Amino acid sequence: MVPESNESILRKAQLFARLTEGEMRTLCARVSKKHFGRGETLFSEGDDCHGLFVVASGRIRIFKLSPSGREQVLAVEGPGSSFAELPVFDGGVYPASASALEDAEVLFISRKDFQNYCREHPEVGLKVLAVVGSRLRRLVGIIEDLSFTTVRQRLISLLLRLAQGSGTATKQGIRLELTATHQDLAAELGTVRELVSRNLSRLQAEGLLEIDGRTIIVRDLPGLRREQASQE
Amino acid sequence: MVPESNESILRKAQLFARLTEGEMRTLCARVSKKHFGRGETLFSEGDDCHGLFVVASGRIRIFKLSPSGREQVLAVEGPGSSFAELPVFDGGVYPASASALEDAEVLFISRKDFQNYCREHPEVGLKVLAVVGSRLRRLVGIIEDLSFTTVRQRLISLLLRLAQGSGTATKQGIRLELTATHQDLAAELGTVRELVSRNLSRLQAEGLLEIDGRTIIVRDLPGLRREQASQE
DNA sequence: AGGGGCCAGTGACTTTAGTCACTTCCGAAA
DNA sequence: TTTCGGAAGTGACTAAAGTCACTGGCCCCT
Repeated sequence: MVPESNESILRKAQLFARLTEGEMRTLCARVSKKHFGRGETLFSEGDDCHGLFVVASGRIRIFKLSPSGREQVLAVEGPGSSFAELPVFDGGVYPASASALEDAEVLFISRKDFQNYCREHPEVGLKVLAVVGSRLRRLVGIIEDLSFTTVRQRLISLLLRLAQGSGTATKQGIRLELTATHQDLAAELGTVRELVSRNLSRLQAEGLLEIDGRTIIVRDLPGLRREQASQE
Repeated sequence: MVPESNESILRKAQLFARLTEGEMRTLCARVSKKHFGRGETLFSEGDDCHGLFVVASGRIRIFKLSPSGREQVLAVEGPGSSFAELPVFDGGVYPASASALEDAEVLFISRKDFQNYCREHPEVGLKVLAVVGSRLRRLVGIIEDLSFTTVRQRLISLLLRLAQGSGTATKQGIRLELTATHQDLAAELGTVRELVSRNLSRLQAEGLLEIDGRTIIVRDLPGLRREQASQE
């Protein structure tokens, strides 16, 4: 793996893509790189907010943890995405926890540095608004799903998204390789492991999928689409 | 009802509280006041975003509507609150619908005017961030509730909030007057009318509440608090 | 006084979700 | 190769959520 410079990482981030050379240099000076192993926690809900993160490599999961140990994923951020922008501004604690889905490197900018930076560069502030805007839309989407749809429908949506993203077309259908455990999927869907397992089995029994370990072949894409559409 | 000047309304809004006289004047020049009757729709999910609203009087409900007609309330904004800030920046459509819970007056600022205004007055941009921040926290709270708690627990939380807000202490307990219908409460809780009705009855049967039409007396506050706390 | 509309209450179900307890599978480490 | 632990599959339940259909109350209107 070629080590990437902090600068080129920041360039890829929406937030900082448009800075001039000079601006970038002063920003880089204030950034530190941190490494987190798979499963490691970056911060927990309720922690004081120390600053903002930008993902360099790997994926970070933002989630809520219930007292009984259930998890609800709010977002999964990959390279170029920033997160925890908000507590930087409103001064509160982190509203959720973050952990590394896989080995990950992240850049960290302290709260104070970032605030100063925003004052000096108002366009960055507007960028933050745009980023936060899309985050807000995503949260509204999660609420919509939780409130209006069943686990089955959410699972189908997730599979369709995966098929779209990392699926490869074969003559039997779209083939996709799960990297996550059922536990992880359950956390994304806001349910428990068993229901993921059972619903997958059922989809297979109905001929919509074919499952072989962590490999899933989508046999009946239109069928799945149809069900997803009929969210009444 | 004494008609209030646009200026004094804007002064009460978090977003604009700190403007100078002159700034306020140029802003006021760009604001128009609109009236909406009870139940009237301000905008619907998917509409193009034309601008930002600030509530002058009355309450506005922001909600999602499911294909089958179920509603999920995302926020209720009262005097001084702004809403629909976000689409102004990211250029997208409204992610949810808004309607007046009661007769209401709102100030409207067109998207273009507000963007220009933000460019000229960067502090307003930062204020927007703070407002959006608290909105984000609220949404995360809704997700948490939907994902981890039962209708019963959510109802109890809602009652406790109401008791805190508009309740009056009597010797029998805290008395509160519902202004909303069960339908409305259901929309806030993300469920259906019948479950609100049944859960209220059950709470009464258990001696925690006493219900007489739209008047509710909280008989056992500690009891309710205990249940709310035990969200496992 | 007699409708008509909206709201609330409720019985009887069906469907989904979630829980518990176990078994089985599989891969990495000893 | 054995063994050990995490992951997955499943049967059998319980509990919660949601649906349907109907009743009765209340208020407003004419």
